[in-house]
Amino acid sequence: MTKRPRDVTDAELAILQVLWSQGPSTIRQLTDILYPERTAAQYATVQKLLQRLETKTCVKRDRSAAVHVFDATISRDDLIDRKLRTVAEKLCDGSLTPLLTHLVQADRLTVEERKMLRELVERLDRESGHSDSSL
Amino acid sequence: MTKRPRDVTDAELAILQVLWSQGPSTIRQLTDILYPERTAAQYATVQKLLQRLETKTCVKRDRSAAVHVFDATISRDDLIDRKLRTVAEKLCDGSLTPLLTHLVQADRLTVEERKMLRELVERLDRESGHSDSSL
DNA sequence: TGACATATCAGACACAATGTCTTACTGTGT
DNA sequence: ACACAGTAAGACATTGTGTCTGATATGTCA
Repeated sequence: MTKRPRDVTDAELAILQVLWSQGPSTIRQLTDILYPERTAAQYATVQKLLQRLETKTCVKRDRSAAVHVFDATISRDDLIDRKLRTVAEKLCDGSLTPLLTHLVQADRLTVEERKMLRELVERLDRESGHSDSSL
Repeated sequence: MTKRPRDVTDAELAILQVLWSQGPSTIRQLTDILYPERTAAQYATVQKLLQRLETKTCVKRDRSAAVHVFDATISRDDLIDRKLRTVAEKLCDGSLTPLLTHLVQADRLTVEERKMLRELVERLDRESGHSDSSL
């Protein structure tokens, strides 16, 4: 299946951030935003980053037109999920629960956050029985 | 410019795992556990990793005796915290809350995990009035 | 004391990832 | 046919990572 989805690097993430906020874009558009100097070299840099993102299946490329249009195939939430699972894998024997407890304790939760958390838990309890969900 | 505390690598993490479970150890002891073949080269590898961990201030070295004794200065929980904050920094504008909601929603919570979470929340609710003991 | 085992220390090494850039090729419009 | 804006392929320097080699110090014991 998918081979170890190599981690998204910083420069690649910058591309994704733009795609997430702007939607499908051309290399030109991305370059204009990320490297306003707009040199040919920078254009090529964006191109290379997109190419790598493509092989990582983090973006898809629409080749139907002469000018290709790129879009993210992975959402910010997907990436968060991947990162969290990586941390869990390395430090918590693969379980996400320790991360959860850590956050609940470490993140000085405000009253609202705690309320939100409780509502979430209650909703989960009500839905208990399904293991479908999310995304 | 404070050098960003470079991330702990996989091989370094393996060292930390042993230190966490065994407590203060010598290079020899660590090598015996991590590389049972026990070659001189492997001894040196552990030594190098410890040296790097030392510059990252993740372990401290007791040089008082002829044979140095190493111990972790960072706990597993500290590392988890660092990793989570890194993710939050890059993907959530620095806030840990989105990670929390993600974990709660991202399904995959088993019945026990959900139960544990509920208890955690209830405990937080109970404590919310008086002292704010986070730890 | 000298021999020896075992320490530490400094640094070489191959390999891969990353970010950047150069060059060459392709297709479209006038 | 030409210029132009795009794609494509890959060179490049730098750094990180894991491993290993060699030199040197030190403690133990006959």
